[in-house]
Amino acid sequence: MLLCFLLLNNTIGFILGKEKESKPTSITDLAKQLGLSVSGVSRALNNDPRISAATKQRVQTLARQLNYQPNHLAAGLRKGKSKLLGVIVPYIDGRFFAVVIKGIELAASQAGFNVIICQSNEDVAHERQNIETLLSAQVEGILVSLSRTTHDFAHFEKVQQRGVPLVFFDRILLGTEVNAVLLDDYAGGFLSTEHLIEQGCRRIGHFAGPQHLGIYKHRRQGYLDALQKHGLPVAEELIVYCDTMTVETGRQAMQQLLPARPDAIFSSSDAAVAGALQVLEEQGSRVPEDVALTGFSNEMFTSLTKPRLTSVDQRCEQMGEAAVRLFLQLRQERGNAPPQHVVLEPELRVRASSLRT
Amino acid sequence: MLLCFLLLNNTIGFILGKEKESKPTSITDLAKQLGLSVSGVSRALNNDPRISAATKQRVQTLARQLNYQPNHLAAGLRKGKSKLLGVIVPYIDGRFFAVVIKGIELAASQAGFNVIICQSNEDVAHERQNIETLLSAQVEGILVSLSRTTHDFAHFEKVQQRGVPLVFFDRILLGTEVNAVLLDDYAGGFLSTEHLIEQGCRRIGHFAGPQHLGIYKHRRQGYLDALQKHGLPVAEELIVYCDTMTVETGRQAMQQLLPARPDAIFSSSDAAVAGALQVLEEQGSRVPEDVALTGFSNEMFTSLTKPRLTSVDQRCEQMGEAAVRLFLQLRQERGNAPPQHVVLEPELRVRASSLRT
DNA sequence: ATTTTTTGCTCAATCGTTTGCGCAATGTAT
DNA sequence: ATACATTGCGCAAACGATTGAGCAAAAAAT
Repeated sequence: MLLCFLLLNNTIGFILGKEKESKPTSITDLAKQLGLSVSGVSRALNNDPRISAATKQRVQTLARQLNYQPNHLAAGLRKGKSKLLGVIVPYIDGRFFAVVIKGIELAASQAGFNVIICQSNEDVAHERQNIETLLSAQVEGILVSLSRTTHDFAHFEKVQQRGVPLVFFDRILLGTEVNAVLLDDYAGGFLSTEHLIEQGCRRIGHFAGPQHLGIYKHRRQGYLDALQKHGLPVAEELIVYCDTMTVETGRQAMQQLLPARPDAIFSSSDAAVAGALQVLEEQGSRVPEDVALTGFSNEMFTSLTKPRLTSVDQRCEQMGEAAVRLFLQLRQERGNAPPQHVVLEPELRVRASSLRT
Repeated sequence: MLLCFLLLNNTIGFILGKEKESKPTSITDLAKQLGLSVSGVSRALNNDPRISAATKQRVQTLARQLNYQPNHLAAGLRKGKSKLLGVIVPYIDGRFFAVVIKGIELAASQAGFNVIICQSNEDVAHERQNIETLLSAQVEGILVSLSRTTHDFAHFEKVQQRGVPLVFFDRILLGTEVNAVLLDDYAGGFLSTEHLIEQGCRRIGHFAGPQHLGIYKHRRQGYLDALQKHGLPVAEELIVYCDTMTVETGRQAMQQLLPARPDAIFSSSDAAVAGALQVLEEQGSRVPEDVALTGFSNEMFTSLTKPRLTSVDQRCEQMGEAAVRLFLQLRQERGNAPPQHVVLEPELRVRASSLRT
């Protein structure tokens, strides 16, 4: 008995030794060992009604024993379905995109999809390259948030010609009819500004982002409309346009705004408002008593500054989920049905930086 | 001539119409239109020396015209190389892993690899599932940072049996011989503690993380050795062991430590030290005069608190790159060569929270 | 002019799965 | 006992690319 075991062991060792890399067990191996045909095994594994329950049992048992893993490449090739989902983001660090991707990965894996991540690094050339890569990888859909330098749509048309569902999220090109998941940035700007007005602020400044991106344009419009609704004048000297929105540009914007003597600032970005906070502090101004502040994105650090920063939560994780859901829906519809927008409502998180009462 | 064109056009339109989904052009299509064999086209595209320059030209021109994209699934199946790289992280939001992934994606895409991201959500069951998924997707390698609940190694052995290179980063199981990229956490703890001693602190507390994870164990050891080197006693009442490291647990840990009257704290986490800062402030203690603080990870918000937090930078992006490099190297070596560790040196970023001079 | 070499390409098998069609064997109705 | 479904499975052709072996024609050597 012991001898037998040793021999067996030896044989296995020999086989493994010969094949060197111990090829993973394929459906063919199962078929041979069970005396079945490959197709029978395939059907058994896919729970085809034409296969008897007994056989299914046998197959599944052996599959587990031999540690069989289906080869997605082969199945994908045959079925024309790779079960891969491509995602393109400008960058992956930074809370917003990271959390959106978290949401995407969660929803996608529940639907049996794997997620391939690409970064455009805010560069349209990279973005084009990403598209090629993803198409070559035979992804079944592409979820993309545009790079800041993307002004034309050409590279996305290839995607649509291929019949690959395309879903944009957060960043979208104005004037294009596409499927997209968006935050109601207008509402975010409006809510935020109205809140400041309710706190008694009258000279409310605004840090605006690049206006060819819908998100920044809409935030600004929400700001303007809130002012108007409450009968406050719009003063262009109270608006600073920033190219990028970092702590540093926030500092600069605040410096630039000081002479106009604002009593509040609604910033399109948390990083920028954090910069403003630093400048105000160095200046000896009190927040929120002299200047109230609100930001956008509800970054983690908004709870860690002093005072804590009021901000607009963007529902990042829901955005990821929603994008995946929209993709799954488009896949069903096979390209008929007009483009649609899913709009998520933002939530104002009020903290000390804007509370005067 | 014009008629001919129209007819041709019509025919194409008809074909496309019939096939409904306008199948992407394959290598076979190219072959047919050029009157070549499939293999010839394949070799031309792969720049095989046996094909004449003239033919290569013809092929490549038509390929561009028809917007041909090679099918990675098919090529992968045949060659046994998917050009896919799997990554498993506990979670993707949070600066550290996000930046590491940025590094991974950068390095991987330069080597022609696509990256598939999975999250274990700090759950070993998920982690096992992730492994299955990635193996099914035929990834050529797996980069993984362990979930906090992973205590055994069984699911990774399958990976190695398959001959799939496995590289761990940052989080590693103690007492296992594996390939890994690590931060020198010991040095981080040592540097940080020594810095506090140099600032004149004598009763230095420590927020320690789960000790079965190497990173936290090593940070603690660095802390202990620095104390010893400078002749300071080790007081167990100055060490708080935390299960998770969040702002909230940091608050609790600080509360717990107050009676011991520390004059400094070296925290294994930035989030936790931010919590400590809040408690101290509420307490009326001054930072750094009464209690100096240092954290770990150099999170973005460390520059935004008041005072700004001293922290240890983990070289996240380099870690991602290094992990990919190690994977590429292992792939060459085909499994011979003993497991190796790549160790990155941390850098102490000194800020106001620990500067008494 | 014949043999040898080189050049440039084709043939056919292969990777692991899926799937339309067909064909026995068994069970049911007549 | 014959005809007709039904059940359970096998055969073989795909999917799109790669690759070793082979083969004809042109070029070079003898």
